[in-house]
Amino acid sequence: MDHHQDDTKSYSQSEEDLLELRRGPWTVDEDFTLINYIAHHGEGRWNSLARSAGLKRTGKSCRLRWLNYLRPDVRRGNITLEEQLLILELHSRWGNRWSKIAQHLPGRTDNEIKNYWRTRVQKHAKQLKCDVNSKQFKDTMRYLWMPRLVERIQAAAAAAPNLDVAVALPRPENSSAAASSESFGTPASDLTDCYNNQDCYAANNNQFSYGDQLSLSSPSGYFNQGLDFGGQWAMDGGDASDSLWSVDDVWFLQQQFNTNA
DNA sequence: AAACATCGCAACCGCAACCTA
DNA sequence: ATAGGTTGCGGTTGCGATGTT
Repeated sequence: MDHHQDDTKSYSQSEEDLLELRRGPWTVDEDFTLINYIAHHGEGRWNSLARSAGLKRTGKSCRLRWLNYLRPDVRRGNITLEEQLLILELHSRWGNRWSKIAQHLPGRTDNEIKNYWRTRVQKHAKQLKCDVNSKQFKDTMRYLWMPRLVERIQAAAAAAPNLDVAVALPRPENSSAAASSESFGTPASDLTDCYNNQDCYAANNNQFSYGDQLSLSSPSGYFNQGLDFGGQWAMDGGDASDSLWSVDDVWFLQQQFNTNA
């Protein structure tokens, strides 16, 4: 991390008012100014950058705009099935460590992942009338939602065998390559390196299956018979999460509840 | 058509960790 | 050692878009 403070200064609220610092949505002109300045001078030293570039914004605002929106390698839009699976897996492991999770989804920002979790996952918890942190909901995610995602990814791969469909799964935490972009879009021939995580999944020749723990206990095989996904789970990357839920989830939750009661 | 409700996301805020003079 | 500043993180909010009544 390159910290500099030779030309930095923070502003009090009154100073901000005096300088008429802008807040709220960025304009096209502001975006252009920021992109142009960073192209010539690089990023970092955000407070001085904001002033040097002539932007009436806080350094913090500039940094956020750049990292979450303007950066050329930022990926925006539909979260793919593979990304959803990865988010669920990593969140089950690390909780709300959005930045850490984002490191494993190249181009995705912590903000986007956080928003995905809040708008999609928590919404489903609400619909199922259970707490997102409850054991029941976590079990439902692990034994229903995630297996379904895997199956849908498999199906998508089978439907479009010419496309390389790779599920990027996390390596053990101490892996030095954990955050590298190589874990996405990896050619099928080079997949095995992504699947050596014993507590997670196993894969051979582009086939996915849960590890022992999950494959032995997952009830998804029962549920998935006759499930209708409405043909909307190809590679369109649409709101794939919504169709993962059905009356079976309620049934599963009830079983969980009865078991734990 | 209009009023109201809900959703999704960009941006903000407070705080803690970190850096350096 | 520490004070003053920056950066990064997670939680929260505001608002336009969209859906519903």
